[in-house]
Amino acid sequence: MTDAVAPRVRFAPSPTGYFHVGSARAALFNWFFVRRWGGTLVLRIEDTDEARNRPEWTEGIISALAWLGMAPDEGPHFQSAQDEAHRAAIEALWEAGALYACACIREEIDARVKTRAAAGDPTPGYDGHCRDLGLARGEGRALRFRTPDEGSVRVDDLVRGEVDFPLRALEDFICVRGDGKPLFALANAVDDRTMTISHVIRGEDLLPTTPRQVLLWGALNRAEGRDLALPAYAHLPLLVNEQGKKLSKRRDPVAVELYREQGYLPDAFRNYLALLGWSPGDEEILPVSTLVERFRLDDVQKSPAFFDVKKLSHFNGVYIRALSVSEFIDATRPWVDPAPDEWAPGGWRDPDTDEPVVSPVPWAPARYDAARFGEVAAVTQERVTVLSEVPALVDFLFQEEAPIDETSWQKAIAGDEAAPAILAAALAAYAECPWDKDALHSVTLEIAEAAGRKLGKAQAPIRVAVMGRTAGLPLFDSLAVLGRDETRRRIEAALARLPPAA
RNA sequence: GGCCCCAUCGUCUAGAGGCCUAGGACACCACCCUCUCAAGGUGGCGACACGGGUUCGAAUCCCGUUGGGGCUGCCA
Repeated sequence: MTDAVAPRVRFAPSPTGYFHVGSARAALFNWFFVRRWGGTLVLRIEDTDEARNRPEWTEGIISALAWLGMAPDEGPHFQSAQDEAHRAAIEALWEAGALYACACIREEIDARVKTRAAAGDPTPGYDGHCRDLGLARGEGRALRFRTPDEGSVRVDDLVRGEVDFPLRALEDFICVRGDGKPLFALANAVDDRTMTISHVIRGEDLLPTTPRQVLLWGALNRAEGRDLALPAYAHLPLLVNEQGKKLSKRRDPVAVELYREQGYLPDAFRNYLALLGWSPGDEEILPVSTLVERFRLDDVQKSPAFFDVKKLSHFNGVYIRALSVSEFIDATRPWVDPAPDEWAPGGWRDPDTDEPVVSPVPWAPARYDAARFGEVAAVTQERVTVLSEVPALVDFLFQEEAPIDETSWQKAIAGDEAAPAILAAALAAYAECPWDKDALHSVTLEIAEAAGRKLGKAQAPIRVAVMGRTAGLPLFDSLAVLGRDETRRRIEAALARLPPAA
């Protein structure tokens, strides 16, 4: 911690793809840190790589942060808008002799590395070929940083402690591209300077680049005749997949948007993310205020963490059940009754199959009845782990016919010789009995006893005939809401579908 | 290959020398509850990578080995 000065931290993603859960975790720890100690979270969009940036990715970052309740205090600032500062820094560095122009191309460098290796010199990377050639700057010539050959750079990391990087293994890295555009190492350092960033909290994958930034920072101080304090660094453990490899956009489900579509609650998602590489202590599911209160960078884990969707889902179920029924109804609306002018699932497609990840609402919008949904909301709420599971549980209420699942039909009706008799008995009994949950329960219990089986077994054919599946909402609550006429009509339809008794 | 990081149940972690016959959570298994499915309850399975030190005493400190990972781009 910088003494008595409120920290300024930045979250600095590059808009080159969907918002990654690893980025979300980095953002969260930055957010925790400033909420805990007071300070400012700056959002900086690192968009210097024009070829890979797209405006919609920036939109995605901003909306995902807002969804997770961790909107920045400042920004977004765009790195591309810092052009002037970058140019000034390049000039200063050039004047100070910290940079030199390099005319080498990749193939030449690789060839020299190969030759060197064959001669028994394992030093990798650029060999300093142009370092003392005194080449002029010019189109196509990159600018390299003159790294010292001796000694080492020490990074004092808030989570990892002191890490030493020997300079002899650090090549003269490129700061400025042949077209004059600054590269990550430079732009990042310059922006941290102009934005007076006090703490850099980011993924461990950036740890190896830190010595370059430390070197650059010192060179900039000398070139500009200033003495800006280096930010404190904190490198967070990586998020990995089942194989222990860094989460990749290509093969792992890493897009935060994907989780939102499936109906993970932002609070649950955020709570789960907090536990990846950090622990609040005895309990895991805690209000965000408690998480903030307990958060300490020193307690952050050093080893990588596996992103476990099963545990996330468990958390989500707990959060869903903790909602009041009306909160649950509100939260579920985009999945059952999407409004055209509001966020709704369905925009996300599987990159491999191009299929929507969340199926469209299975009923005609006009058939949806909010009041009816309200009546089954409480029993639905207890049964889902993600909100996108809701439609399949309540579809029988809003479909014209019972949405019969074939496997269920085979198992509970076609494959059960007592099914026709039970259905017939139910059809008769349901014509007369009072239409409420308790009456339906006792009437059906009588049918079961007459058939000589337990209620659990006897209700199955009725459930499938009316609701379509062997598993689902409690039968009698469901029938009560569906209504006598529709229930009986569906039982009749099921009976009619059965082949005539032999 | 070079540089760097990491190492407690399958997974996320608690543990900052004695409180540890290592605690919790997820997952898994069994039982209970029960109109299905869930939820819930109870119980169970299950780990300090290995080898050396240091110490009266080590999961905790040091060294080594092994294993895993990251970086090594005119991407970030």
